[in-house]
Amino acid sequence: MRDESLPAPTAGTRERLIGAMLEALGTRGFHGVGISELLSRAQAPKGVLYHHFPGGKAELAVVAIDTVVGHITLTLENLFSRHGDPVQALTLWMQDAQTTLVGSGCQRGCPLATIALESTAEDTAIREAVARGFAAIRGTLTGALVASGIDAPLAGRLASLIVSAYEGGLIQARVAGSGGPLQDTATTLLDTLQALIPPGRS
Amino acid sequence: MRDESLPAPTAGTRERLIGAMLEALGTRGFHGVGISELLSRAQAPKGVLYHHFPGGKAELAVVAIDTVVGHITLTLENLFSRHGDPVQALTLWMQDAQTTLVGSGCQRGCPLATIALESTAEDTAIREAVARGFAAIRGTLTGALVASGIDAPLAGRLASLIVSAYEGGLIQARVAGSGGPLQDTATTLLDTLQALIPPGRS
DNA sequence: TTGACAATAGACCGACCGGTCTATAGACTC
DNA sequence: GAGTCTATAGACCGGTCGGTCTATTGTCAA
Repeated sequence: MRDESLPAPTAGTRERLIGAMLEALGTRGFHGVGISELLSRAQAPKGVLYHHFPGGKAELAVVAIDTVVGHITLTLENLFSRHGDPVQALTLWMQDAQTTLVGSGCQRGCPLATIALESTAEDTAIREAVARGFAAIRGTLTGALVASGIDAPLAGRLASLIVSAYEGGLIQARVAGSGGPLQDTATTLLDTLQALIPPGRS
Repeated sequence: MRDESLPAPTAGTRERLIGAMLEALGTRGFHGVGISELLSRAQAPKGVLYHHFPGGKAELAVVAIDTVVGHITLTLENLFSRHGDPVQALTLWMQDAQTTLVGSGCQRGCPLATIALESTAEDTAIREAVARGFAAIRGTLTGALVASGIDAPLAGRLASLIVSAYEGGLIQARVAGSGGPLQDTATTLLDTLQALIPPGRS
C-alpha cells in the first residue's frame, strides 16, 4: 500500500501540502507543527498555501481530514468486498495499521485522533470534519457487519468499539514504542468479534 | 467524586498549576495552551511557575501526568476492592467517565491521550511519563482480572483492550458532541468481558 | 504580441510564544 | 533586628507564530 501522506514530489503543490499536513497530524498534531515547517516539507513558498487554502492552516487541515477519511473508508470497503468474512477483513486492516506504525518507528499514528483531541468546540470546521470522518468510518463498518448477519443495533455498537480499539491501540503503542498494545488490543477484539458472527453466512 | 483537576483556590500554588495543566491537557492539549493562560487560570504570576518547575512547561506536564495517573489507578483499585465482580467495577468506571464527559459539555476528555498523541520521541520525559502511566493502568486492570480467575496472558491483552476502548470511546464522543460512541463502546466491551469471567468466583 | 488569470515566490508584520531576570514579600532561625 | 531561604511578582527578551501583501512567472486564448 502506497504511503498516501507523502506524495511523490511530482504531485501538485496542493496535494503536497495536504500530504505534509497529514504527516504532521499523524506525528505531532495540529498545534505542534508550524506553517513554515509544513511549507518546507511540501517544498512550497508561503504564498501558495493561502492561494490554495484561503482559510489558512485550519482549512488545509479540514481538507486533509476529508482526504484521509476518504482513503480509509475506501480501503475498508475494498477489504470487505474482497473478503466475505468481515473478521478476516478487519484482521488485515489491523495488521496493516500495525505494520505502518512499526515501520515508522512508532512515530506515525492516526491523523484523525490527534486533531480530534486538540480541537475545541470553537474550531467548528475542524470538529465537524473529524466528527463526519469518524461517523463515516463507523458507517462503513456497520454496513459490513450487518451484511454478515449481525443485527443493526449491535453492528452499530460494534463499529464504535472497533474504532475505539483501533485508535486506543495506536495511542498506547506509540507511547510504548512498541506494537504490543495495538497487537493485544486487536487480537482480543477480533477474537470476541469472531464469536459474534453467525456461522455459515460466508 | 471531586473534580481533582480544578483544585479549590485555597490549594497551594503548585497544586493549582498542576490542576490548570490537567484541565488544559484534557480540553486543548499541551501545545494548544500557552503559559500565560495556564498562569491566569491558576491565578499565579510567571516567576512562580519556574520556581516550582524549573524545567518549565514540560516539567509541569510530567508532574501533571504522574498525578493524574496516580488518581486513576487509585480510583480503579478502590472500585475493584469494593466490588468483587470486576465487570461491575469497570461498568462504574466507564459510567463515571461518561458522566464527567457529558457534564463538561463533551469538552474534557482524558489528559493522557492528548499529550500522548502530541508528543514525539524527542520529548523523552513526557513520553516516558505517559508510557509509564498507561502501563500502570494496564497493570492495575490486569491484576484485577487475574484475581477474578482469568489467566494472566489473556488478562494482559484484555487490559490493553479496555484502555483502548476507554480512550477511543472518549475521542469519538468528544468530537461527536455526544456520549453515544463512548456508551456504545463501553456496553459492547463490558458484555464481551462478562462472557469471559469464570463463573462462581465472585 | 498581448491580455488575463492562476500559480509561485518570499519579504514583511504584529502578536504571542516560552523562558530569563531582578525585585520584593513572607516566614522562620539565631 | 539581622540573616536566610522560599515563594511571589511581573518586566522584559529573542524567537517564532499565523497571516498579509506585493511582485513575478507560467500558461493559454485571442
